[in-house]
Amino acid sequence: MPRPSVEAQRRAQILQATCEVIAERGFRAVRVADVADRAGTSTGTVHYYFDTKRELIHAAFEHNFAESLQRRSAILASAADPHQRLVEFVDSYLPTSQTTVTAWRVWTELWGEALHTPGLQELNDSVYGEWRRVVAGIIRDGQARNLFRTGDPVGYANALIAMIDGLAIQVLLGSKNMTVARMREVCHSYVQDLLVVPA
Amino acid sequence: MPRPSVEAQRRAQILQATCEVIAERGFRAVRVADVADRAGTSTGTVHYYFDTKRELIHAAFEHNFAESLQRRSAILASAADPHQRLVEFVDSYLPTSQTTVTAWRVWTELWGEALHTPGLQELNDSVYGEWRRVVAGIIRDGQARNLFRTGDPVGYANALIAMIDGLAIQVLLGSKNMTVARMREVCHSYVQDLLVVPA
Amino acid sequence: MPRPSVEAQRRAQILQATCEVIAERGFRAVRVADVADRAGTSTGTVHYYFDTKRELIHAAFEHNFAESLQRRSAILASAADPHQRLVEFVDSYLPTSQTTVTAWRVWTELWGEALHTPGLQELNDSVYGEWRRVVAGIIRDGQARNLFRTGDPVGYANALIAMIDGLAIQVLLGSKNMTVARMREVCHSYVQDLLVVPA
Amino acid sequence: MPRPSVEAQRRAQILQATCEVIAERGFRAVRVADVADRAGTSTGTVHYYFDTKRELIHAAFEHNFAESLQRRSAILASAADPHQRLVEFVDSYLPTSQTTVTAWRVWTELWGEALHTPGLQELNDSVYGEWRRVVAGIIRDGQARNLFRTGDPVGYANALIAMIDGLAIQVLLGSKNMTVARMREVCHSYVQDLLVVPA
DNA sequence: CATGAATGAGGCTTCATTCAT
DNA sequence: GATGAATGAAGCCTCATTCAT
Repeated sequence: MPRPSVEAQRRAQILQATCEVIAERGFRAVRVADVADRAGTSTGTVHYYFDTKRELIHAAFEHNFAESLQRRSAILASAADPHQRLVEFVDSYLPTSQTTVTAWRVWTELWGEALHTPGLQELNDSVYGEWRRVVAGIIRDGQARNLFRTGDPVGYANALIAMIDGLAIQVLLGSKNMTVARMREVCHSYVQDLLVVPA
Repeated sequence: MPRPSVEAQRRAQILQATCEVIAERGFRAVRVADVADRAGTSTGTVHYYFDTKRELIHAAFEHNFAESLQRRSAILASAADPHQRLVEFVDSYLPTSQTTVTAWRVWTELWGEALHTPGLQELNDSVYGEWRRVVAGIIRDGQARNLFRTGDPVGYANALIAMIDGLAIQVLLGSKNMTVARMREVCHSYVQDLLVVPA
Repeated sequence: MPRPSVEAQRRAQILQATCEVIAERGFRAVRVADVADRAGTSTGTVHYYFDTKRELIHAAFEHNFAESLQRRSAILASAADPHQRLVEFVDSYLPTSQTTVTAWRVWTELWGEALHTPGLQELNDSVYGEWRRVVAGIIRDGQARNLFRTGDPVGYANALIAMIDGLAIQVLLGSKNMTVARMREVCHSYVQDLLVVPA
Repeated sequence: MPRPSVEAQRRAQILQATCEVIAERGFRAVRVADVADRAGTSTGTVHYYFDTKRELIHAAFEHNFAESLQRRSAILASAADPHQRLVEFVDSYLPTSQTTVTAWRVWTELWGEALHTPGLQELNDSVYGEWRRVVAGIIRDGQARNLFRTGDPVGYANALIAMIDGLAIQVLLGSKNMTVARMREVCHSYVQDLLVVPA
């Protein structure tokens, strides 16, 4: 008797394991056997769910994004004022918790791989399109309420998102000069400067 | 009679080839044989100069940075006004020429690898320290001349550099929404906002 | 369903092949590929059972000893008189059959390797301890029955065993002056001299 | 101006280095580069004197034997009584000094290699022929003086030499049960038993 | 005579993938 | 559905040998 739920669970379990192994060992060092070990199963089973390693990795990247988005759903659906929401959005990307760090690491690994994999480039583009829409939406909302100064909301969004990515990289690499605290300061300053009357 | 210059040349030749191959095939797909082919020698020769592949890659990353810095030496030594120099600095990082694109690709590959290699983290940190110093210096200079508004110059530098990194990633990944032109706009806007009286 | 017996069989099969190849090609010339060919499998399979070549070789040496000991089990368990058993023991080491020659060759290769491998030294020591015990036991038995003359049984055992090794080397090397027949004579003479009343 | 003595010196120097490296690293681990390092020269120079590695190794084995024989010349030419000379001969083979240990190690490595190299088998055979002649001569001399009991002198020589080889192997392998002291005892006992009237 | 940079064939080892159970 | 033994292609690295200087 086929039990679809079992399959779905197994799939998620394997993808989660894959993300963890990518974050720990690094993309290039991931072996199917590692994933199997981490997921508590066998290489045979991994290949039962994913034909090739490439497919597995790709699915893991998508999984990483989906989980990431879901963790922000509360913020995105919030009714708080735009400034507050923007700050919360930024803070949710600070690599503080283990979960966030893992997600960032996976994402960083993706960039290197995506340079040579059109499929991953599309994934990246759609994800960033999503984020850009969300952030630009919040800014536009703030401008409508006369909270934020004028200027291209999409340009501001691009700047903020890029800044977060660039800073996160340095934090992830354990830079002695770029800590989570400094990352927060830099981002908050940028958001602050968007206000019509800085607090 | 040993000719030291030959050795140094050969080394540089191999490192250049390594950077090119990393940029083309991606870090994880680099084979020593590829490097040898590109450099016009044999795998034996590559290993004559670099004991292991890891050592080769690490040296290539350092080479990539050294070359990158040298290409900016003119800007850094320039006597132009701070605003002008900051714009030139930003523009020099736009992934337009083949050389710049290659350097960016190598750098992007480094991030993924550095997550798991302390030696590369140190390299990254020292390089970003250098850039931070340079940019903060320019900003401080502009503030002294009353061109730039007040505020922590290091914070501004961190924001600008991170923004460049984050935007470059998206451009390199061939994002349909983030082109070189948009990247330039976003960066220039940020620099513009630093001016006391925006042009 | 895993079949443990299959694994054990495969292991023994590979070890047997390894001993044969060592005896034929010599220790230093053994290639994992040779072993695989001889065992009728692939190099991948050899490495599935033995992580490294060193481990494989070591296990082969142990295998060689275990098999060797088992071939003497009848003699060791025999109830014949001590003189008879000692002669049989000596004769069992004459490099006459293919099996014995192979075992001797493997053992000779081990000596060279063991000079630089503590693990093999321990193996050698435990094996010779075993032989010394057995031979000394037979001699002590003979002395108790007044067949053999007095004197340190362990000393006699050491002399006899060393003599067998030294002679076997010369025979194995195809010496024109040391044939199996002469080896037998020399050993039998020594045993003869142990008798209270030489026959 | 060619200086033959320089060449001869260099040759000896390289051969000595080769023996030392064989004794230290083991035959299979010897690299031409190691020999060059030890001899304080370059691989190019080693190959200037020896066309191939095989030739180098073979010459080193011969060198090892020649040196070994020369160290015994005093004993062989001695006018002492046969018993005394036999004991001295045995003692000269006890692996006590560094020089003797090195020579034994090289010799042990030779056995393994000679199994598969006819040229080395011939070398071994001629060397053992020499030793057999010497020892048998001493024994025959002792018998003529009524010191040693009757019996085939060549047989006794073979037994003694083989015993020395077999015991030396165990000592070299660092056996806990076979020390230099025990080796001496065993050999001396055998020689003692050759006397007509044991002391 | 001597050097050591360069070569490239060859061997060990890894690991994604398959398939019989 | 799941397993893991088996495979073999592929890659890193070693090292004897050559040759221009």
